Amino acid sequence: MTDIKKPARVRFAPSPTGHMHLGSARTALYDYLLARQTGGQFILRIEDTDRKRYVPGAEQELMDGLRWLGLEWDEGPDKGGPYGPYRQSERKEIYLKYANQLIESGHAYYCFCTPEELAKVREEQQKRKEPPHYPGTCRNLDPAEAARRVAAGEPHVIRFKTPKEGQTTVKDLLRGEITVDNRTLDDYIIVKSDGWALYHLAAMVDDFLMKITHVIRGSEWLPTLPLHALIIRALGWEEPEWVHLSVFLKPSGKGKMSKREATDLVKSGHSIFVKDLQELGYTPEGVVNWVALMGWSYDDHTEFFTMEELIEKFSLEHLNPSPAAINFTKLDHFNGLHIRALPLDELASRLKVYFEKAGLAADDATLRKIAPIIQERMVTLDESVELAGFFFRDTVEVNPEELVAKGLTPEESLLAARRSLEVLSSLTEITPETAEPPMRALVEELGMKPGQVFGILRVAVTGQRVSPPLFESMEIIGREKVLERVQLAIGMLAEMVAS
RNA sequence: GCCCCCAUCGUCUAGCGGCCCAGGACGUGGCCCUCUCAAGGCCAAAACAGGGGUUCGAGUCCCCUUGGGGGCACCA
Repeated sequence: MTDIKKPARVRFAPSPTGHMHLGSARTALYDYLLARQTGGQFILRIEDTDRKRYVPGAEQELMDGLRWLGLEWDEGPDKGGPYGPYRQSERKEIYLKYANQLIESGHAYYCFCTPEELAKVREEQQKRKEPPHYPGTCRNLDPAEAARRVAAGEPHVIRFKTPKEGQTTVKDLLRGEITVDNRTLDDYIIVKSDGWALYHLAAMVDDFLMKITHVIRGSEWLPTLPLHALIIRALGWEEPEWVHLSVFLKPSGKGKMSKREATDLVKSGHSIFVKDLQELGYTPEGVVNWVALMGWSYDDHTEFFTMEELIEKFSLEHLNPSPAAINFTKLDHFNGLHIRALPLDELASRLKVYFEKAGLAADDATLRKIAPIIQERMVTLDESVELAGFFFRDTVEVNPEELVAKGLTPEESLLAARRSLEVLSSLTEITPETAEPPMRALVEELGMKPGQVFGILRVAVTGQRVSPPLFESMEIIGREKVLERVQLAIGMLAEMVAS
């Protein structure tokens, strides 16, 4: 273990093809933590060489998601940096330059096979139960002849000339050395017929030129890791440290989540998309804490982490290589924890948007008063609306039946309400301090249970069976409205008794 | 089919040869607190996939089996 770590340059390199999901969020988080911890740089690079898959708006959503999570980058497409451009679609010529270098050094070659021909070959290979692979038709074409055909404008791609003999060994930080027989590797295409480089080339070139020290990416890249190492070596460069993160499995643990499953999930109040999580009332603190612990751990008992603590304590050594099932129940737990850890002013201001979305005009002063009494009652921020929406409504809707307390008759409930009104109206101000003692005395006098009498008032004043603490709520609602609502409830009860 | 990776409670995990008849957390069950709901406190049930080695000693190292996951595109 080295105590003094060299500044790491790490990159988060998503392709703008859809919504940012948890897997990306975790990769970006680890990138960020490593960069901040070592005093290095966190770089955002957009891998958009495939124009067909480009989704407008995806890049913006990516950046919004990262910022929401608190992962601000040092270099990126929107802010530049010394190694730009940071969008691969703006680096086409750079990749071509290195592809040509590979051709000149004999590590790559032009291939004129058409997709149709290759599809046919693949089909036959499948039939013979062989692994699909490039048959090598153009591998040994005379380079001069190939160059002539290219110059003549014949459609072509560029393939990497993978050695047929020997083995390649690469070191992954979590798994140690990984060795494969080169014959199991294919002559992968590195430049398409439209002139755009593929990931295998583009990412390697960029990582080198951008001086990336650690490549943290998903384990779906493990099978092509030897290829990447071969390309880097053929270019005469040093490999970065390789860190392949395990994949996330669906909650059942049975495989990756499909697109369909991911979409359906939202209906249950959960989602694997960062954008949804935000709308569902999750906090970035909660999401970060949760996601950090899926594949990484600090010790045998610490689980609550702020971003600052993660920066301090994160270590690549404690990464776990095995796949992890997503556990949303645990996200709920962490979110609750972080909501409770929020300063009240902060909580209050974050709540506002959820009330507004529900059409409620939530003023800052009231919000600030509500915050402390609902803080420990929420799993997600949006729950504040159903819990405390009544604070912002002029009237409450009361179900008369709910005014009858459990174990009491309507007559008894009516009596309790009337006597309560007497007590409450005798006060010049209703607060927990002024109202609770006389109300408890009343409960005793009536020979009822606190839950019964307070329950009647709760429904009368809030319209809900479940609410924040009664007297605290009354104080916020204010004496006038409280008396008015209790009066209304008495009317309802009286009507019930009469009929 | 071929290649690669992984394997501790239901789930996330601690464990890097003796400190482990395996610790924490979520969830679950029970109790306490209590004006509802929460929060909080206490307690409980719950795991080293199987088989061979190596070693004085294996959850920890090696091999095999089994299981799971990922990959095999002119996607990333």
